[in-house]
Amino acid sequence: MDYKNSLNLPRTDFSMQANLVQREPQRLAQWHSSDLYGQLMAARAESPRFVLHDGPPFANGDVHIGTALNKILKDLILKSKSLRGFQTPYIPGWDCHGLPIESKVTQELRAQGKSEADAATIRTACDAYARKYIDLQRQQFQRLGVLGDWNNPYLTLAPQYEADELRQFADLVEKGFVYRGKKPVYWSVPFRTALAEAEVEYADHISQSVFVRFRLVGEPNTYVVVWTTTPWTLPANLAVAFNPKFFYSYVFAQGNTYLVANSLLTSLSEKCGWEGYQIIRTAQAEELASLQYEHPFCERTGRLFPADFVDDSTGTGFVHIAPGHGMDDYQLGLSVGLPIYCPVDDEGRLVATADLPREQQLPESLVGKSTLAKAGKSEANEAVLALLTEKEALMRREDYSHSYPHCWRSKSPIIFRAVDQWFIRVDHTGNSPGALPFRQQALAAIDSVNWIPDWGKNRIQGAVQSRPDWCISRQRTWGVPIPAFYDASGEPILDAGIVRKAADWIEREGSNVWFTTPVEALWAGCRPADWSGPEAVRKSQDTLDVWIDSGSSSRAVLMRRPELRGSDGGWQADVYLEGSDQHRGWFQSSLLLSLAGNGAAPFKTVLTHGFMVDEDREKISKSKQGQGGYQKPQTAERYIKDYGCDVVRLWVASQDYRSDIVVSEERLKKVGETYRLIRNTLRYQLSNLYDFNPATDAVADDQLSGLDRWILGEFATLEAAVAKAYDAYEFHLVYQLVSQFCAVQLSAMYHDVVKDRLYTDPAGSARRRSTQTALHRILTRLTQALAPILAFTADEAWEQIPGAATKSVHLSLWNPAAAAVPTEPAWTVLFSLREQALPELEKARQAKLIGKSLDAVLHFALPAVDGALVTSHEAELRELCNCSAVTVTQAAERQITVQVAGEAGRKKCERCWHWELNVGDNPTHPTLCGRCVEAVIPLS
RNA sequence: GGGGGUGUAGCUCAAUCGGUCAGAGCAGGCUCUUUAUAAGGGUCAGGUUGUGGGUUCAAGCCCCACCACCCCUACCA
Repeated sequence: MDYKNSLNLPRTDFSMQANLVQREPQRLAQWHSSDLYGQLMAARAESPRFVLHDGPPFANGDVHIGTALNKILKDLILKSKSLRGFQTPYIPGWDCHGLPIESKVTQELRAQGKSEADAATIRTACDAYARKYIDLQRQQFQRLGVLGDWNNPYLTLAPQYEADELRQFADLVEKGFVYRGKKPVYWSVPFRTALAEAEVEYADHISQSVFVRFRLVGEPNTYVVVWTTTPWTLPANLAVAFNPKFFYSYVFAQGNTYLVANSLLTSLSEKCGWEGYQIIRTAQAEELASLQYEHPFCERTGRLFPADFVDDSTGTGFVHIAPGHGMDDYQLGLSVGLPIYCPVDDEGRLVATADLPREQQLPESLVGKSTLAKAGKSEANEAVLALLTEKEALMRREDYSHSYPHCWRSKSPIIFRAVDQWFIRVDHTGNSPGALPFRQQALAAIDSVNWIPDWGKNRIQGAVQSRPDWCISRQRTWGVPIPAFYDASGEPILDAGIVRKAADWIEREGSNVWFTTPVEALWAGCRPADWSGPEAVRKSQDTLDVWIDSGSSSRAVLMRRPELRGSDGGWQADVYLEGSDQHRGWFQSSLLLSLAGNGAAPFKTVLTHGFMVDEDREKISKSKQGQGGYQKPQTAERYIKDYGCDVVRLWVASQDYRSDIVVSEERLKKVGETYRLIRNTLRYQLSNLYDFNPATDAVADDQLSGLDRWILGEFATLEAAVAKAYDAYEFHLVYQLVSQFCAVQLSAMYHDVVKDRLYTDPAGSARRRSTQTALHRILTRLTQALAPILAFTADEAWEQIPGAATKSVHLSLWNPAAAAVPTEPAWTVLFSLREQALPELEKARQAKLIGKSLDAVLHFALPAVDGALVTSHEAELRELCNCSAVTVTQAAERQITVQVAGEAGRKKCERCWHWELNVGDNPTHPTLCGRCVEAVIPLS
């Protein structure tokens, strides 16, 4: 007779093979058609809300694996909060404006021969371009299993968003935050336009460098010597900087006295041919700071200022300062109150400006000279050099080769040039008297926010503390227009009322209306009824910095969408979660704008994650693509195609995202192994519940067998730890805890031990039902604990769990155990005995005495303390050791001996493989043990 | 150049206030099983906690210097 059919062998439709790549899209389609997100929102309609506000990715290109990590982390938080009973609305967003799209589109238009396209044409094309990639990325994000309101994302190009952004801007204008100032920008002379950083390329360039002497005021024949590679900026010279940490000396050479840094004296004397120079005396920093000099060819004097950016690698230790022509110069100029003087016009020609009295400015011979370098020379340089020679100020000129910024389109060297810009005043004291300066308010707000990791607070405070005023205008086309005008005298008109009117208009017709409508009509539409200021004759062509776009999302999204309002009516988000680069980016722009416009920080907690690095722990770079580096592109799609989304999600969960995150084939493969471990664990449990109906078969808690009570206690301990890890957003701990539990407590212990009862006990027996009750409870809750991470697999398993309360695991509520359950003392002893017995069994196995442990009988000689606890648990001890029988006797100390079961007069039962004394007692079933006979009789 | 972060077995993570904590899982070697079988069990091996100093009765943990990598920022007059 074939007794195999009488066993309760496992069965399930939950396959061992995951086939994630094929199966996940089917489940996605199912979620989509049943509107799982909508169901979830409805099911939690009365629940407290947990709002995670999405930071908008840039709408360009495929979703990068790093972007996928960010979205998956967000989804882990949302799904875990939802399981715990929160309503978790999620409105994804996209950042749509900005240079990368504009330049891409401009290139495309040029390729089509439309190089002279007007602003509206470019913007329409940019809009289409952004929307194309939003659609693409939306697909790719959804493929990640991220649930959200994908049909109603927020887009920074949406008219309503732009309008809200401008209303926020209007508030800032009204409160006096916004002012007009000058700032040096990269300027392309051939294109007559400001360049963004990304449009600048560095290339080797030979400059005409010069050593120039400035005569000191009140000190005959005494000069300070400066060095510059841009002689054409000398007309803009307003100061000289020195480093207070250096030592300087007065040096007598060739009949004059020169002030020079000691460390550069040797090289300078060689260049200038100073034979037998003499050091007269050293000069102290205080003395230097008191000096004045005469400009070599302009009728003005300048002062010397200390500055720590001055280095002594080249030059003279004194730096020529032109605040209108360099960032360092500009900062120094601002801090000591120099005008931001830039005597260069849009065409790159030297001109006089209104910043200084005309008589102090450049001589007539320089006016109109072009700074544009052709074949290494420029008119302006030549004219300045001639003038320096004439004034006997030029000490030496030499070619100097260095890396210099060039315009990426014209390939010509750019110039640094101060132009008018709009700024937000960070130290604004505001209209409310007695209020702290805005920077202080921001620092206080930062202090009240929960930053994870905690060093995030430090970092953003440092950023806010040291940041200069915020330059918010850009000379770009693809952005939100700054609704400013200019009057007949060229003075700007920026007014909150005007901005609000423009916002209303833009909300109706989109921001292209600003570019397509003639200034007269615009002015007529935006001019407030009670306007008494100057009349506009020209409109602003500037756009807002894109950080104003995304930074306005608290106004345009959090305050705008009712579904994101907190249970208490508040609009602040519970969590923002982005890469740590956003401390200077979105976190800061959001904070500053929300604080200035809405009066509070937009977030309660800010989480940050690190960056993606490759197996060498180096950043994933495009240059490594192909050429012996990465074989495949680093897009999310490529990893999803190779491993399936749940493996990628598990990978995200597996690492401590607070520092760098390693992405490599090896790592993914390892995580794939863990995935299979977990999947097989779930599969084992499901396959042993095929005949279990929790409603009718479940065993009451006090009727559960000791082993089952033990594993439920272990599981409660796990559950408490997992819940704590989720609450702390420490998903890598969830990964470690769950995978180790599956491997150690379940696979190696409980599942292995319990096979015997599940397979061989009568199907409806109390002991088998007890174990099924435990398995069912563990399976249900383990599946829930995994659901945030293995979004697809957990849902697949959930469908197969008998009596599952909801259709999808994501709709279910998880009430994890609150605390760890201590193990009963007897079981502690039983496990320590098992731990000692297993190596003994292994010895017997190595000696070829036994194969499996069921082939053995174990004899335990135990001290009284152990014995007392074990005596009533001999059956459990036998199960734990998976042997055929145990004996327990008294002894002074523990001793465990292994006996081959056959030698103990036992025979192997054909059905359960135990070696028993009563095999063959029943003549009908001569190869079975007594227990199996009992199990078989009702079947026959 | 400046600011922030990270560095513990091949991999991913632990180690409460400095005090039997150098630990787990996986991977790897050996092996058993064929009643989870493209599964499962047992068992063995592995680290001078990035390097070099210092403080302390005691340091993976605190201090200093250095190295590597990551993020931000600035600059090359």
